[in-house]
Amino acid sequence: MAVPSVPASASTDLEQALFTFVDAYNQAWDAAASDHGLSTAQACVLGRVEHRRGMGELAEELRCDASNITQIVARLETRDLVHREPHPDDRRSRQIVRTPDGDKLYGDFEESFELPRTAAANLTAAEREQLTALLHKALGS
Amino acid sequence: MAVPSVPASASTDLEQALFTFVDAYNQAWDAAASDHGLSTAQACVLGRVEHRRGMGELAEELRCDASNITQIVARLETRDLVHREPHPDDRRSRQIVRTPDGDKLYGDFEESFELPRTAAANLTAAEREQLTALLHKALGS
DNA sequence: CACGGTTCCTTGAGTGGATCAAGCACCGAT
DNA sequence: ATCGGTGCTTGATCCACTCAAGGAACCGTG
Repeated sequence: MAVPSVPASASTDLEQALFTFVDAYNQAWDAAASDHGLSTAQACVLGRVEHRRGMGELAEELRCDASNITQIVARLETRDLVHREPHPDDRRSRQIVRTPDGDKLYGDFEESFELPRTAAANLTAAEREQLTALLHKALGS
Repeated sequence: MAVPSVPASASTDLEQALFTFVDAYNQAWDAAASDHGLSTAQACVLGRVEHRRGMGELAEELRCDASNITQIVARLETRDLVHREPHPDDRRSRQIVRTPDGDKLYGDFEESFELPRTAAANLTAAEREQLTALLHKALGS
């Protein structure tokens, strides 16, 4: 599942289209992750530690409890995808970095997550700009 | 978390915008669900049983194992949001329907899932049509 | 310096979601 | 009547997520 979804009875064409797109995006992400032996959450974390990051920082970005991050990072660490090192200035804090294995795996993962690139390729340059603008406007941003 | 996500380093403006939108959508869905005491998956199933449905049908739609549906429906049933009844013609099969409580709760949930309506309201009629068309084209559909 | 409040992370317990392997009841066709 | 396939359930196992509690380190104050 791993996919939010709107009842088949979704009202307007736009709402249907939004749902369909979001569903496709989520599904593509999950598929790419599991093709590389990652859970959704693991791929998510792995993607965010390209540069050295603090755990708390991650928890905030991903809107979840710090203990959740601890756990996910621990699993990534047992597979040597990620490395936890002490913060130089603050010994409470620990920093996460991808290992070379992690870099490689994440690179492969990203490559197989084709949906955004395919979507872009299906549009002309003008349409891409238009879509970008409409999405921002839709969110009120 | 419950949110797929692209590294902060997402490449093009369009990819960023797509990600941001999907993230907002997912987040809004989860928030609406948890405001009503539902998990993402529960809201998802509850939304799909407005009319009597078979379990297998649901499993297929939601792309997950049948045993997963069994489990989720069981939890919904203990809260009297859903009711499992025998299929009239095939005694292996069971059909799920929302109870009145389930209807009410799902109605409230949907009402509080404002993102799609807000998004539509932020656009003119012409823009809504344009966005719908662009999303379809992006997915190649 | 010592204290006390705060921050950062971890641990442990508990709930749900997801998948897989087995199994039972039933259907349908031979 | 039997036998393969279907539809659902159970049990086991793993992971994500949350909450409560706690230890270690930081930082300001007196």
